Amino acid sequence: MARPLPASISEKLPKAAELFAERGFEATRMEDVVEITGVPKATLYYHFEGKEALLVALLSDLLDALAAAVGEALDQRGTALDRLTGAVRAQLEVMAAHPVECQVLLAELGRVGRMPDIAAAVSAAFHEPVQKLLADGRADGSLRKVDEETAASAVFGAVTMTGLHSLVLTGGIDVDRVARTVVALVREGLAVS
Amino acid sequence: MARPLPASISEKLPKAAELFAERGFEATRMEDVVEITGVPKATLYYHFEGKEALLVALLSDLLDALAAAVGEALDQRGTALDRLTGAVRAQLEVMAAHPVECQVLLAELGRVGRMPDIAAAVSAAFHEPVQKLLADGRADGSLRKVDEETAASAVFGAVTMTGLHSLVLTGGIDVDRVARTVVALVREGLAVS
Amino acid sequence: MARPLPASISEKLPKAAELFAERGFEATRMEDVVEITGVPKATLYYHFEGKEALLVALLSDLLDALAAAVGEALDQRGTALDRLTGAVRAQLEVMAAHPVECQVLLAELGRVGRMPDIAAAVSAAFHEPVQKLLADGRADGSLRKVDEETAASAVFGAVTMTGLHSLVLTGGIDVDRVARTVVALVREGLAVS
Amino acid sequence: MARPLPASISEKLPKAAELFAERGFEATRMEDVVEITGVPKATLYYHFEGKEALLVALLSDLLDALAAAVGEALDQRGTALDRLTGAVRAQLEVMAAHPVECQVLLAELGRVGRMPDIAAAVSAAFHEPVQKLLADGRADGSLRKVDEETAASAVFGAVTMTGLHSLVLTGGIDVDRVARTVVALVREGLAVS
DNA sequence: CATGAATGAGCTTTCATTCAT
DNA sequence: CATGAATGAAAGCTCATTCAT
Repeated sequence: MARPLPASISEKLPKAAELFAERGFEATRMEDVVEITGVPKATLYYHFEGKEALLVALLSDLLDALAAAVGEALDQRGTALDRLTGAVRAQLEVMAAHPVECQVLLAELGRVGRMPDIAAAVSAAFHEPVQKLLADGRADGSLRKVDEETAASAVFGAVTMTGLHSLVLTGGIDVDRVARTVVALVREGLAVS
Repeated sequence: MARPLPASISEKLPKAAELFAERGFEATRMEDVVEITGVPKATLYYHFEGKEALLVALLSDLLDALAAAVGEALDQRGTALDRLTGAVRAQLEVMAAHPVECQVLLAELGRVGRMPDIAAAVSAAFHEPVQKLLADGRADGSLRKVDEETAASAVFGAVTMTGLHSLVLTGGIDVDRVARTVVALVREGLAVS
Repeated sequence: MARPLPASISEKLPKAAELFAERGFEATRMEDVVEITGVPKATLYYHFEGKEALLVALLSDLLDALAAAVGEALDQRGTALDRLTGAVRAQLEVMAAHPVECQVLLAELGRVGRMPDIAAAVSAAFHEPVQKLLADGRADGSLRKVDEETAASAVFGAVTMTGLHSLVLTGGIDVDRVARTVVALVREGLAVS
Repeated sequence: MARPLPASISEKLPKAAELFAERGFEATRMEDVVEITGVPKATLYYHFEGKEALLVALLSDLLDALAAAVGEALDQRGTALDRLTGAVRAQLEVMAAHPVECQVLLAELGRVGRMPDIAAAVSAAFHEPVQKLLADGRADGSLRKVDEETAASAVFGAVTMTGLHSLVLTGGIDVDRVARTVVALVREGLAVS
């Protein structure tokens, strides 16, 4: 953990992520990771506490990126509504940039929920900022008054499920296309007028 | 396969679902299922092809209920918008009625995606009807023109994630409370005016 | 055991023998026997004490036939040498008539050796008569003086291995062809003059 | 596979062979092998692909020894008849030196027949050389003209069954005693003059 | 530091057998 | 008598993890 991870290893983690995405985390054996990365098993154990630490490293990278992207969107000027739009796009962009890691995160939702650090990081990277944004929006008059916690989850779900759907079906995310629909939904809903 | 599942066993499946929800499907040992249900291991294997068949049975029940509830919502009179609202509520009601199974479904998203029958059932129970509804709404003028596939995923994500969130934090779902927010989002969005 | 075996079942035993021959006795599951014979599992257990009793029934039939054929050969007139020749042919004829059961007997030699009744029956059907014949032959001057026990085993081995070889390679036994070689070996050996 | 087998393990294989000989290969549990050898189960599986690989290793050793001994007998000078005699003795000597492995080979004849590599090795170690010898003998005038394939099987059967018989009854092989009878049979047959 | 070799601790699954009808 | 349903009792195999070098 506190041990610095050599680039020769960290750069091969995405290979492992592919395995996790394809067959699932549990169904991926350490041996498979050894095979795909070329890093000897005992070396992996020298650098990671166990198999789950691999997942943590993987997801941490993703969540760092997400936190950064969402954070940047929030730092923009504009109404809360505009910044919310930005946050939604930001999440989609991160998903597009880290498709495999995202798939793993969502595919292993149950396990993620049982990993306090990761669960907290997800919350800190998206839910909390968005909740804050919803509060801000109420203040600046750009957003309706809603149950912020529930609404943040709804936005999170809308973004992630559309992203995942696109990922699974097309293998990637056309951010503009997906964002158009999700942003429209989040801003104006589906009802006419 | 074609063997009818005795009620004495099927009625104990929810107990197994609890285990899957608590510790994850992979982390639940057949032995644990034996312990909690009281059904001998060999008897379980007499009725189910393997451990995953337990999951299939569990989720099939859930998805049957979901398909029925959504189907009923769709059969109502009213605009597509109203029926969409009904479908959203229906899904939340099913989640409230089958909290454990729902948690399992979402916690094991990856595995579900690798189970063609279940994946198809999810699609048939929710995505497809909602997509059809979105098309109907465009026709009857009650819904905006959107990319139906993406929008259906967004709605699905919004509902399931809020439901899951509520389930995990409060242990249950207050359908009215959650529906209010989700329906509002889906209908009018979050932007003011 | 003492229960009379219905013809409807006994006539299907050879089907089971085929399975034993193809995949081995241990590798054949009761379920497989059920499948190939069409006799329900519990019915098999009603008529046989267990799986091994099936094998006993099978091999008993074979050994009865062998004892009868060898016995008949021994009852003929002629020198011990001629009768030995007849016994060799008799064994080959029984092998040709019961190819599958013979394969099973030889394939499961180890198990047969651990089944006292069957081992005794093999001895009684072939070894003992042949030993007696060898003694007779010494008396009537048609056979050399040899260690009868060893020689009887040698003859048994020569006959069974050639029969088995033929069975495995050609699927059957051309008794005349095989007998010619084996009888020649047993009578005059391989050395010239 | 390509992993070299440590002497600490290979030297304990004969212990396992004893088990296989006593109770049969199928009836011997991996756990039994662990108990008698003291090698942990997972270590066995680290070195052997499965239970059957143990048998292969065991029999391969035996067949290597047999091939070497028979090969040496064939390399001797002398008529084909003399060399055939030598080959018969060689096989008996190998059986005497590896009594347990031999018993296993013959007890598991069926399984051996279903193991292509081992079946081929048996053929290469004994049948093929002997067949060649029979052809040579016809050329050098020391052996009769016979169906070589059948005769080779007959010789193999005569030797192995006498050896096995001796092994089972006396627990060992008195090579001289047994060879005397078998060689006499193979050379001059049993008929008087 | 890095790693090949070794292993503890289980797990799913199988199957011969039994019993209630 | 015959049998569909149920089960006790393993067994083979796997895999994350450790350790000696």
